[in-house]
Amino acid sequence: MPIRLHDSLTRTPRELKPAQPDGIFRFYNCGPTVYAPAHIGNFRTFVVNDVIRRLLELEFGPDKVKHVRNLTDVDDKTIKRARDEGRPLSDVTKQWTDKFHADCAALNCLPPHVEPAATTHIKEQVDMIDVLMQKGNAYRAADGSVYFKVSSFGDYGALSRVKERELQVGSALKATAADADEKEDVSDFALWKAHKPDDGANAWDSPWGRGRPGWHIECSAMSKKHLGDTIDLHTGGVDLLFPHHENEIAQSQCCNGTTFAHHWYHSEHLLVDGKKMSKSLGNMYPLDEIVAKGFSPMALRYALLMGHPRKQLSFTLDSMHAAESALNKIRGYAKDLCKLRNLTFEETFTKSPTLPLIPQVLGSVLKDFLGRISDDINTPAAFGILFSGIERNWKWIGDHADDPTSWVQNQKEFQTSIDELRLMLFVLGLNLNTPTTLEVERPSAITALAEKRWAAKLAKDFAGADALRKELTAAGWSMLDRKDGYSLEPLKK
RNA sequence: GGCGCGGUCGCCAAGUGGUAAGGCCGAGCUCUGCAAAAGCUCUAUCGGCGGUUCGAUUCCGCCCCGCGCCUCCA
Repeated sequence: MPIRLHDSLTRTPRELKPAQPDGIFRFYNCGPTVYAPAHIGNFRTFVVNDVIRRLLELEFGPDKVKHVRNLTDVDDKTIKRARDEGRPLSDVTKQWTDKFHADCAALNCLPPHVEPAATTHIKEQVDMIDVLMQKGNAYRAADGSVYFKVSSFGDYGALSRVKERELQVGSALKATAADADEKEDVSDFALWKAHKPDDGANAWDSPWGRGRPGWHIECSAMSKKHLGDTIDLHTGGVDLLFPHHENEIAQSQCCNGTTFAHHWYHSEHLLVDGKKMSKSLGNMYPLDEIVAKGFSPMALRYALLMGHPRKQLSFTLDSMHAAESALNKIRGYAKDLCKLRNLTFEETFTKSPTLPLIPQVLGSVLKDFLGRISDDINTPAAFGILFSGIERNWKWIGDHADDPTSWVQNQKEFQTSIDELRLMLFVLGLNLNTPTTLEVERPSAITALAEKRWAAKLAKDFAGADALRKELTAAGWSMLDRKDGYSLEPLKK
């Protein structure tokens, strides 16, 4: 099913397809700056991009998609962090790169095929700057920094529709006045930053003296190296649209003399308490904080996909509760299907399906689902289809509970439902068979209380049992009875 | 000031020129020592005012409110 995706440049939905004759779809996604844990807003973008990646694999084949996502491991923030903590830059970036990888894995994001880092692509960046200098698109300032000359690129501003930055912003630009002193024009941006004392040991040699690359050039250089001069899709969060992506276009097209990206896609922000996350508001949640409140990473993934990726999404703890419950509903359905087919849930849903597995004959639910999600990644609409399908099938199952003969007759249909569900979950990247709660150490006192209550219950001392359950609740634990035993879990906050 | 997005049930959130998916929560029912879990059932006329139309939540205009970008930022 063709994938249509909104293109930020033409501001219209366009079909995705590989432009090169080799049929490889070239996909570049701006990655994180590794100086601190990524927050859930960052992960919204990465999760959405992961869904795009999965859809691309489904459409073109797993070996026909090349997904590159960079790591920004040298910039003001990473350097400051290293300086503040008195350790080498690479130490800091290694720590947070590892953390980022662990979080992505917990969120079931497929790793990109290439994950280039800025510091290991200095030469590529210098080479590009060199070409820009030769072509007259860049100039060296008195302090040794090199700037891109925005006025040399006539198409500048096509993406953001900002004809050159508005000069009347006043306050905002005054803040960077010190930097602007060296530039010929406030709109110009740094390609190479001359070494400053604050940079410490983090400097590389270049034809223009020691220094470090500017932020924008890294993506242009790494994209060129790993995907070539022209790529099929370039993505990132909306805040990168200007100036980052605008600058990338300017650098790459001036350097390479050809179209940089055929398609641009930007996902919107996650809002917490109605506002964008920021340090000053103190509403930047890393994954760990969500997990510490008792929620599963998979529920976070679900919550991040609850809204249309190109619309701001309000995030609250309520949405985590909703996500956890919704996920549970899907899980219950999956388990019922497995029972009907006499399969074990763990084996059937443990792994994401291996592509290609798309059934030749699509069921109507899967067809509708793929139709919605392939139409500009409409995840909320896709969830709607998914749940409507579940409800229909579940009702059928309920209506035929007393009719085992019908089960035997419908084995094929059950299997289709399982296959459909597995494929939908693959696209969404939802793995049902992950821990639903945090692995918390259970204090022995709590275990003792629970055992005591269970004994009281078996002895039909219901008053005593109820009192003991109240004690457990007060201690922050939830004890639920089943026929053959009980479950004991920490309450979610 | 420039550019852009949005206001749909208590919360989150799709969608359509002909009277509104889904999830969560809530209520009722079934089940059940209780509670829970689970399943079933039920719950909206789409920010305001005009206009176009046989008919608008969906198109146009104005207004009100909210958010984002323009500075490092997913």
